Formats: sequence, structure tokens, C-alpha cells
Amino acid sequence: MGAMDAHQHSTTGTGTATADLARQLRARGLRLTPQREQVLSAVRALGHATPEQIGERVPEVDLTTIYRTLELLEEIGLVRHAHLGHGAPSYRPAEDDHVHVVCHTCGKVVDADPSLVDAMAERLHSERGFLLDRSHFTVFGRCRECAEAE
Amino acid sequence: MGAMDAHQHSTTGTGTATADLARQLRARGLRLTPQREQVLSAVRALGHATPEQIGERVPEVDLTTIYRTLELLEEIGLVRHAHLGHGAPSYRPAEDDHVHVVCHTCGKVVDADPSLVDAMAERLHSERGFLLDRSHFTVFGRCRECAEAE
DNA sequence: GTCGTTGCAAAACGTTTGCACACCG
DNA sequence: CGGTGTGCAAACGTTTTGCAACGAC
Repeated sequence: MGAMDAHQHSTTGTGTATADLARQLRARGLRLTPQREQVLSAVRALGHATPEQIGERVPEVDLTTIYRTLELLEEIGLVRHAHLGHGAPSYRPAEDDHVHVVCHTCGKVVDADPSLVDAMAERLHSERGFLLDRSHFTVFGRCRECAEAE
Repeated sequence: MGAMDAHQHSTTGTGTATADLARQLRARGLRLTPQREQVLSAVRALGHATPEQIGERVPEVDLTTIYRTLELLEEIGLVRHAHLGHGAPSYRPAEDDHVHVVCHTCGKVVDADPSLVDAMAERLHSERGFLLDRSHFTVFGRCRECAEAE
């Protein structure tokens, strides 16, 4: 089991996940390996995952390789990461474009619409010429439940 | 050298930094120690600092104590921390209320006005009852200089 | 004198590096 | 076959923990 995961993320329009990967790698003179397919597949299946969680799902791939692969996949533009707390970063498919909202008290993570930061992005751009990276972005605070429980 | 730092942060209105600290500690049955005064003093003097940088400024205090003290000072509400990059967190006096804007490319950190996030805070609150913590907040992206250099 | 607090040593945690072998193209 | 990619082991930077001694109140 394991060879047949058919996540139909409509990435670049044409082609499956692996085809995207192969294309991007070839364009840079890099190689398509089973490990790279497996790690990308795991990220797509998990949605949000730390390097360690990915390692648990693909035990046959060494953790070192997972770190190196995630870095590569991020350069290629197939995955992204964000820091959702004090621990390890969380990786996800690049197509999942959203802003993370994390409760300091209960640790719950909610995905919010990227448009949430549009006003801020606009202001940073016009006032400072700063281009905000919406994906690498976490908002902390207290969720309704935790606020009420206090 | 060292004993005379007179940072007149108008904290709770009355009293000096140490008086604030002593009051807050006593209210919880905790003790005012030289180490706690020194660490708070260092944070106020440095403005932004990692635990290690604080340790360099107050070498007679053990790093372990610095970690424990920063945690305590944050609970008490006298300091705050934010994550400005992949490394160690940065601590600052609680009175310094601002939002951090960090360039991914050159690493430069700019302090922005807290009102920058007001629209987002308002929306999160009305739509989800979420109370945003403005101080623990970092915005990543690319600054004008780095964007132009590309 | 009590009990909160400290320093030291060691462990834990997440990540990176060096190197010989494996295998994609 | 050549050079990229992998696994293993070890180093690394940061933070936490356990414990005996210390000192604020």
C-alpha cells in the first residue's frame, strides 16, 4: 500500500503532482527520486505537517532527507512553511493559500482567508514599498472559547 | 559601571522599573532578586534582545536563570517576546508596543505602528470573536531595497 | 528557618553538516 | 559512467530539566 494516492490538486493546470515535480526538477538539472515523490505526497496528504510528522508517515525516508527535500520543494515552489508555535515549522502544499490564526491558550490553529491581510499588505506596500509574504504568516491571540473561559 | 541605568519608562504610572517589579513579585508571593533586576534592566537597555544577547550583557547571571526569568517577567507583564526569524526569540519591554516587519532576504527588522493591524484585528474579532495579540506578531516579506535589487 | 531561587550538569529538541555509498539519467 | 542524492553518525544551537546549595523575607 502507499503507491496509489491520487490527490487531484490542480496545480499548474496540467499534469499530476508527480508530473509537476518531474518537470520542475528537470528544468534545474535535478533528479526525480522515490524519496522526493514520497515526501511531496506526504505533504499533500497531511495538509499541515512538521518534518517529524512527515517522517512518521514515510519511515523509509531518512529525516535528513526530509529536511533537504522540504527545502528543495519550497525553492521549487511546491510547498510552503509557516511557524505556528514555538516548535517545528509546519509545511503544506503551495496551493493551500491561507493565513494561520493560532490561539496562544489552547493552541488551536484556524485557517483564515488570505484577504484578511489585504489592507495591511496594501498599506505596507504603498507606505514602504514592502511586499508582504502572505503565506509565511501567523497571527496569534486568544480564540473565543478561551477568552470566554476566563 | 552598570548600576546606574535610569530608563524612565512610565510603566504603571507610579514608580521606577524596580518598584514595578517588586510590587508585581510581592503580589504573587515571589521574591525580588538581583538576577531579576539585572535581567529586566538588560531588556530595557537593549530594547530588542535574544536570551543569549541578554546573557552577554549580564554574564554573572546563568543562562538558565535568564530563560526562567524572562518567562516570569512575561507572565508578570513586564516584557514581551516575538519571533523575528528562524533563530532565538527577541524580548523587549512590554511598553514598546509595535508590530515587527522583517525582510526575508536581507533580514532587516522594522518596527511598524500597531495600528497597521487594526483592520485585521477588528475583522477577526467581529467574525470569530478572536482577540489578536498585536505584540506577538511578525510580518514577513521583502523590503523595497531587496525587491528592487531583483 | 522556610521555601523560593539559583547555578551547574546533563538531557532534550530541532536542525545541519561531512562523508562514503547508492542510483538516476 | 558521472555526478546528484541518500543514509548514517556526529555536531550544532537553543531550550528544558533535575538536583543540591543559596539566600530573600
